[in-house]
Amino acid sequence: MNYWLFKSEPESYSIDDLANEKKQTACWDGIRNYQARNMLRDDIKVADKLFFYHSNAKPTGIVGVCKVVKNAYPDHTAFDPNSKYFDPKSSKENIRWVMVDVQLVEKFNGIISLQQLKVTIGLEDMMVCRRGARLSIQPVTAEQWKIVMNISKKL
DNA sequence: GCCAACGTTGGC
DNA sequence: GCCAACGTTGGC
Repeated sequence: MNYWLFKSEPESYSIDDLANEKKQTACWDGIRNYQARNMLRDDIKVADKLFFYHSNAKPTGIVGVCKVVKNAYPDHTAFDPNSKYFDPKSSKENIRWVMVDVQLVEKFNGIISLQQLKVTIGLEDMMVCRRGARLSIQPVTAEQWKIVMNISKKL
């Protein structure tokens, strides 16, 4: 099992939106970056866990935990001309973008801000703490996962 | 709203 | 295949 961090702008989709979904489950659509796509397709599997991260927010940070409940499958928004994620170069014969389904496991009692992550011993190398880590899906090590979960229990 | 850091595109 | 121009992300 592997650990990840998924970013979402809460204005477009927040952890509360996920909490309000049927079965608290949703498809994570709209990933349009090849590196992130490759991780979704090749590495992110059912039962993997991920941090739900609010980007472009006040404050920005980790707000909860989800698990993967469905392996990668075609992202249908790429075929929909009315979607902002529409990709004319993608087709059902030539699948370019995929997504997984995630289910909410736990919403933290607060947020672990990026500021806090950055000053936490042991998280120096966490991708989200580093400058220019713009990837919307990032791997998290087991050790980093443990440290963040410990912080979350004190919120 | 600014801007640094990337990623993508397309002409050559 | 190079690289300049352009677009996007996302913290601040």
